[in-house]
Amino acid sequence: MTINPHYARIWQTVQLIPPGKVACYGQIADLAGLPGRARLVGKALGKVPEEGWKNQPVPWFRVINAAGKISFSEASEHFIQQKQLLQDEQVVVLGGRIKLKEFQWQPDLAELLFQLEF
DNA sequence: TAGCTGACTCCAT
DNA sequence: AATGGAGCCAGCT
Repeated sequence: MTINPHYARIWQTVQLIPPGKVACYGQIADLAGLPGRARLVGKALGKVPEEGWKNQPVPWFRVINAAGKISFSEASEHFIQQKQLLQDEQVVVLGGRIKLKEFQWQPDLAELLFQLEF
């Protein structure tokens, strides 16, 4: 199966989210140059290679929805895992919710563009 | 090719 | 804050 070039672009963008911060699907889509494709980001994260991408891990767990919540149902294993990984890096998760005002990644655009060139 | 589906968003209530 | 509905778009069958 061929890798959708959009997926690679999305993974690469997600790798720029610093530890302790989160971004939402739509935000990643925008930064990756794919405005309006938040759902594609979800698809791409579901296909992150086990071994990471370009020898770097893809921190899929730092991506949540625009409501500031984890997008899995609270009962699921995925939810438990994502919550745990976030809390491991000091992100406060209460009832699946994260305070975007406090934890949302706000990248410097110039720096971001520079990094994505490579 | 046509539908279906969803790790989404926005807006009204 | 929670819920429901419409809009959205591309991957997948």
